[in-house]
Amino acid sequence: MNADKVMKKYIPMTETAFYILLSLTEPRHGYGIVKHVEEISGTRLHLGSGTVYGTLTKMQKDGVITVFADEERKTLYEMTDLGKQLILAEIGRLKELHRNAVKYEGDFL
Amino acid sequence: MNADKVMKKYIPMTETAFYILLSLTEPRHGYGIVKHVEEISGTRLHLGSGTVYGTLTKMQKDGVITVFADEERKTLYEMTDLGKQLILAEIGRLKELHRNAVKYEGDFL
DNA sequence: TCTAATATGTCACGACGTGATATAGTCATG
DNA sequence: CATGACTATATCACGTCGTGACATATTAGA
Repeated sequence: MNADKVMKKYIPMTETAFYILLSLTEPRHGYGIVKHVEEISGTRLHLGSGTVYGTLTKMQKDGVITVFADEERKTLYEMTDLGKQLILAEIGRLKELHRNAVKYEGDFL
Repeated sequence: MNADKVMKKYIPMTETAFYILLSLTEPRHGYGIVKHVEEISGTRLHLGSGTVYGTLTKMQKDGVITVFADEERKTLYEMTDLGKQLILAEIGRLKELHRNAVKYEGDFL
């Protein structure tokens, strides 16, 4: 899948997909991602198995991530260059949301 | 609908729902929201009519917004106290995402 | 008069996250 | 050695959501 199509398909992405990608700063496997997301979200988020493995399979097909190593009972994934491009674009969108959130926050207090 | 259920149902919310709520710092009607969202998103976002009117109807049913005035060809909405509570909670979630985005951003450059 | 903008509404479609269910290996405790 | 907790992956049906197309009507300007 080409870069433009990937961007259109994945942006905006859900917080689930975002945290999965954000976990791949280093190679990780599905279950490791679940634990890592729990950690960086302050236990607020727990990803269901369907969510994690479904998303990983989809992202691999689209060239966002790739298999880093296939150990006997673990499949380690890492990000592709396209994946890095994608998450940087998503971070840009989040910054816009954050900017507007802070700007209008006072109106709701 | 009680506060707990509303929070569970609406958080996390999509950027579309977020910008619709954020537009109701003052009473607005559907079409006015579309224009306002285009403005604060730097024309990045354009909401389809199905999205806006569908979301407004749903939010009204759940007590997140209420009809402020029903002019002949415009229906103006405003936020309820529950709606304000909701968007403040969502802003809190966005701040967490933003914090993590900035924290890990460097790893993808 | 014709076109663009304003304004609302409905519907089918595809995509997504979720939780249940299933399977299986590992490891410590009693 | 058995039992339960944790690690690890996979699939499936379900409900929800945003979207864009289509429809309709009013108003303002060229």
